[in-house]
Amino acid sequence: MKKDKQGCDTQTCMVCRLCMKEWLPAVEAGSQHFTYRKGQELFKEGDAVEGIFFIYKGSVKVHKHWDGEKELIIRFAKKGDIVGHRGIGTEAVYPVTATALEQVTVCYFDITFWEASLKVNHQLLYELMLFYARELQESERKMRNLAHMPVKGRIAQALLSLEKKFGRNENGFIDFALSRQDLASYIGATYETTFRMLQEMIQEHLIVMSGKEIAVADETKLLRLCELPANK
Amino acid sequence: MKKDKQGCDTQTCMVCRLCMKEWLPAVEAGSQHFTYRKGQELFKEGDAVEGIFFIYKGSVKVHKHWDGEKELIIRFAKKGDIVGHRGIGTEAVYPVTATALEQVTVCYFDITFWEASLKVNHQLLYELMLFYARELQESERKMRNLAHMPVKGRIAQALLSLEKKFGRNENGFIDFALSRQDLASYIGATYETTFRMLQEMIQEHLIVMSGKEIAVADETKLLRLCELPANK
DNA sequence: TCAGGTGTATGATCTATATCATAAATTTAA
DNA sequence: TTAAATTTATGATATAGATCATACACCTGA
Repeated sequence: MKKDKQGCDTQTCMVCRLCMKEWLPAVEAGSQHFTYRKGQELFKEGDAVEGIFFIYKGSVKVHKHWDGEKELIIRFAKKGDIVGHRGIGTEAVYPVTATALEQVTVCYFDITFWEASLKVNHQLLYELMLFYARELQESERKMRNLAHMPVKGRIAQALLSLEKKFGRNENGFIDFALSRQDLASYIGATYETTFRMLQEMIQEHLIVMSGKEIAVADETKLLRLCELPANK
Repeated sequence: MKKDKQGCDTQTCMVCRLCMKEWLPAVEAGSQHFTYRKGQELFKEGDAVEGIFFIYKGSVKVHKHWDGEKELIIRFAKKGDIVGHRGIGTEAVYPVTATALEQVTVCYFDITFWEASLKVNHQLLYELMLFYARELQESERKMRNLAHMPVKGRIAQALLSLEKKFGRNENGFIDFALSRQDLASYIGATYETTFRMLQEMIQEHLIVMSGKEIAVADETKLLRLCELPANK
């Protein structure tokens, strides 16, 4: 992690967008900027919560672990997204790890400053509450999928939501490069199973792959997979 | 559902506990009381969100469905708990169903009144935000468990957290009667598998069962199951 | 007091997915 | 520019847990 002295554009992250204009100088004073190399951790499951991060550039994965090696990716965060908010509340430690997937720049707020902001800025607090509510819905939907939807359906679901979040690049591929292993961890399956399912989905013309890149080829059929078990 | 004219004690639920005293008359005016028989739904996945519920008496299950029959119980709520807050935020429909597990009395707030309260009452909003944050942590922990923890571990986890939430009755059993089917839906497994695992756990003296009632017999070993795969 | 639903109990399969093993290809670091 | 490490690729095998089938116990209301 490298400390970065240059300030932010006070436009990208939620704090800047939502707080009253009068609060902006305080935000600038209370924030720090850091950069991380690919693979570096912004914080780790179990670390004491010291602050909250806003992604300013690049993308990170937020993940949990069990029994050493087994990983589950909770979420991918990109420019403008909050990371580290899961640490707020009951416990004083992060329940997740955040790892840079590429070169990442963040805007960081000390937890004390952050909580003070929430006390002062009602609008910010309200937006944050809504954000948590949406995250909760999303999390519970994923939980149900994990429990009942077969792997192929979960992949379909994941690809559709990744496309929605990251958009497409000029060639129509999802504008987000993730490894097969990360996709597997994201849907809660092993690399091998995920790989085989992707192959099947190519055969069935549901998706197109070119190297690391993936494109949705038949949205309707993918959506159907999200609603019904694979067979019929 | 039956409308109930008697007021609440303005003590049980979060709104009453947290709002300023000056706001209490408004709360009383804005709330309604309903009762439900066992099995009745307070609201259903897909229903338009019209209000928020606080359990005043009895317990409910909050559950999601997939492909018709397959159920996943997200959470059990008891006296004092909020239900229906998942509807707030992005979409105008409840993402879950809430069903009474026994005779239930609720304190109900119209969504308009609720949102007005949040705008006015900063402390309430702050507590609600913290509540969402805790729920999110819990949900993501359960999600990881669903992805990586074997059924037996998930049962261990579930029993420990149910014991924590509902306490023990005079005989040492978890003070909450739930059917095996509901336990199965709660941990995201089938009834049969859950049943067999419970039998094994009795053999291993991890738990004790008497009819519907379940008691934790060896907390240490149960905790171990939550940390490591079943074998070693 | 009977009947039909709901929950409990248990055995016999089946199968989706994990695990193990191995190798080529690609990326990263040195 | 080579070596090490990671990622991709694919087959063989194992297994946890689902599915199917059947029966009995026990509420609950008619």
